[in-house]
Amino acid sequence: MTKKNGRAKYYVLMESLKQDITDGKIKPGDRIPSENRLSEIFQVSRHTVRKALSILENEGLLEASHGLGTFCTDRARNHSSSHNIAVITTYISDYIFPRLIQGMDKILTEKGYSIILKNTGNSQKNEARALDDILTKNIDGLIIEPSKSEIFCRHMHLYEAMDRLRIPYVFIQGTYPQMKEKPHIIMDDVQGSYLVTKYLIELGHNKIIGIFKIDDTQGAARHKGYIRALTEADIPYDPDAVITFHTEDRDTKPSAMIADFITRGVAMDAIVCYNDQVAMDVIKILNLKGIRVPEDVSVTGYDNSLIAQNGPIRLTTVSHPKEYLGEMAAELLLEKIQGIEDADSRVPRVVAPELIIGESCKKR
Amino acid sequence: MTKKNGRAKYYVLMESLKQDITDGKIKPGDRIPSENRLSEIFQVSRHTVRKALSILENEGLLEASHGLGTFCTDRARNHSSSHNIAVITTYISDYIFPRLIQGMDKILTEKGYSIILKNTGNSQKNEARALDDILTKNIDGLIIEPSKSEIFCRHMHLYEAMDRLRIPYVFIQGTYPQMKEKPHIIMDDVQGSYLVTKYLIELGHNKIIGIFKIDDTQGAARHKGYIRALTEADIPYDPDAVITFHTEDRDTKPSAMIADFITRGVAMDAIVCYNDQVAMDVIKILNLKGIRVPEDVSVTGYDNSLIAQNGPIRLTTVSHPKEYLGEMAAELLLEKIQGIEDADSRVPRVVAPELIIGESCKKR
DNA sequence: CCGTATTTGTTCGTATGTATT
DNA sequence: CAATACATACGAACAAATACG
Repeated sequence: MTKKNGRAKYYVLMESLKQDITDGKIKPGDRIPSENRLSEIFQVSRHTVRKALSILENEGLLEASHGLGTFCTDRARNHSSSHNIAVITTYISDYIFPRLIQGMDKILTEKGYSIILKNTGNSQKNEARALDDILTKNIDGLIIEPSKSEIFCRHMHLYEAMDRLRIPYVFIQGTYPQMKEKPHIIMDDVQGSYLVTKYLIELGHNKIIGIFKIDDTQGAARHKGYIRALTEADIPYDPDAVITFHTEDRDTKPSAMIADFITRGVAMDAIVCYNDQVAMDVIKILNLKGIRVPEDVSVTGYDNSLIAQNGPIRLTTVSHPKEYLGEMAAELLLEKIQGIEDADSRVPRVVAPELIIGESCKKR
Repeated sequence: MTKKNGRAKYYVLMESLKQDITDGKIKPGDRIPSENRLSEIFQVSRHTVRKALSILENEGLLEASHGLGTFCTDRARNHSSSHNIAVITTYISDYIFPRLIQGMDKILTEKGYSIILKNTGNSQKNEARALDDILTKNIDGLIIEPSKSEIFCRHMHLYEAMDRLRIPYVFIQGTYPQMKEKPHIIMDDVQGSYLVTKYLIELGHNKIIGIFKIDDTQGAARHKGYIRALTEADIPYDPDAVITFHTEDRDTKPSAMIADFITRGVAMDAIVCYNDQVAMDVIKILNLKGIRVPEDVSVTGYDNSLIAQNGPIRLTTVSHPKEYLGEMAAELLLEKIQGIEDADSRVPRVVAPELIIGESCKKR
């Protein structure tokens, strides 16, 4: 359409307007003279003016509004925005992720964005694969829950590629050791774990077993909160009283170790668990061994999941903001897309946890 | 530039040409009739023809050569696969959807596809919005769980647009009344409901209340299965013993109606519920009124959800294939993308349900 | 190479419709 | 309601590129 014929009247007019825009004589948001006015100024027909304007409109430099006039666009921003946001989580169907995604979806849909969903099964290899794939697509931003976030990230080059392409990204639930300064939304897991542990101490417990995941940020933080509460209460921290596990043995090791503790006669009057799922597994094995919860041993969970509320025993647990966390991550990413600096950000980065008291703990 | 005004002559002409291109009537490389010829055929001025052509030229579907004519570009057919699949569900975080999506994701990721996720909150208006949005994106296919599938679909034009663009789609969980012949993956809900109802009859119950959702395919099918089992056992079907509800009152009406039945002294020895969620609500209100489950009344659920297995009472319910259903939908869609005809399809379309016996029913 | 027919490209004039202020 | 601005539409003319006899 845009032919070389530089002598054409519409072409001259088009070039003249384009020059004014690039020179800044016409600034984004400015209204340009009306079609009739331009046809007077340039001594051409209105049709010729329209032809020139239609080219600039197609190039995205101008925008005509019926009844209002023709305006210079703000194309410096949102240049060819795809309105796609990638979301990479560790799991899809695990108990808190659906609601996390729902929170993001709520905000993003409102603003006209679509979500491209990926999950890694908490494997860094799959995360790298997902990032690789996403880099070939046209996306405006990324929300990512890192896989095994406490392990050194072995695909930094992919994040660097994102930086080079100016694609903003926001971490949720945790960040890699190398990337602690990157924008992220987390809950205060140290505080949450501190709260449950302190609660157990106040109930009179002092032989408190801890079970923590060690390959993600949350596990490390929850471990830290547990230690803080013990230390504060002058209960010596005993590493042998703590069971640690990885993603791979999460379904077997906690139960097996507790069973082992019981046969070895390790003293325990309470167990602080990494999350509700582990807590339920622990309660199951305790019951199997003839130990009652909460009469013989108190058990706490974390995340306030569906299981915590609707299971056979209502768990004492820690609130997880779920939707809210997702919403905040989406809001923060939108800020980044709009180019708002961290200094001017209005999105909170850390959510405070809350103790939720159920029926799985009892005074000693 | 491309305005919505569908009545404009240039717009009609433009759409007509576009359709001929997507339908293959005009193939890449073909010369389309000259401007003068088109203005004769469509009885519009040459100026109007040029306006229509300029849009298609801008979209890259046509290319005009001075003195030669206007040609259909290669790029028109060359629908470079985006490897994006849109998935539209009614909900994201409800109990079965995460696993449905997980099933799809498993198959699609394997084949190098990404999922663009949308949810409608079971509103047709939101579904139309989602489809509208998706049509602007470059997708290879769509898996959709229709919103209020038993209600007449008010946005057929969007599905027709999908057909025109040759984007294959597969329904899951249900289909609209007008689209029963379109490819869809469902479970045999008539059979499932028949199984639970028959089970209750075999336990000696004959005053069996039914609670069904009436705005989706599943609800209608489950209602049908309930009636079939009663009829087969020569128990007269009593419409007054059936409670129906819509999406909007799903959290209130079932409980309220059961409470009303109790105060009115309606005879009941068993309740067949639309799904596990309703069953749990019903059990809650029964307990509140001092009626024990299963001692006084038997209650059945449907879907075999987390709640059914981990709740205070293990529900007697009907299996829901969840992941498997999602996997089949993905497989079927991939077949469609590869252009495999229904006759040669290897993907089963209907999944058989299975009765899962819990502790919420008792012999009379 | 010329001439002619065909086709797209440029330009003007004019009229009417519709959205916004 | 009137004025303004963009949107649609028709008709007409000439220019420039191309194909072909």
